[in-house]
Amino acid sequence: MKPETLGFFEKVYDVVKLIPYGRVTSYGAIAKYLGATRSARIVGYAMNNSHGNDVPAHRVVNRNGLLTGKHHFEGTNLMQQLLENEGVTVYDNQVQDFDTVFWDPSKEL
DNA sequence: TCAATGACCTGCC
DNA sequence: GGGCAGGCCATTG
Repeated sequence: MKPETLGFFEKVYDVVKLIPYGRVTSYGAIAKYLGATRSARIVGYAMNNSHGNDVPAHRVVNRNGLLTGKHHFEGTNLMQQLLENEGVTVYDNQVQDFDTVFWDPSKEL
């Protein structure tokens, strides 16, 4: 809500925006890519502020591939529908073939 | 200013 | 191999 996003948030937004189509990543992966492996919580917090930004938060899930942030979305299965719409198989708030659709910025970038 | 919370992760038992 | 507890950074009350 403030221009302070130029810090950790901006980087997180940038990485999330760079996520390819039909691909997902985890908070820890982004945090680690930014050099803050233990600051994964901040990444999630950034997503909370991603409201209004062009950040596809629905492509960001936890380490277990579980759509933990699904509660923060409007609908109940909106996040799941978005992922399935991109070709990502989601079942019970869980990303199937997570190892396959997983996108590690530290490796891909 | 201090204390508590949070879309998590890593390490130890 | 599975489960539990601690910690980290930032935001909000």
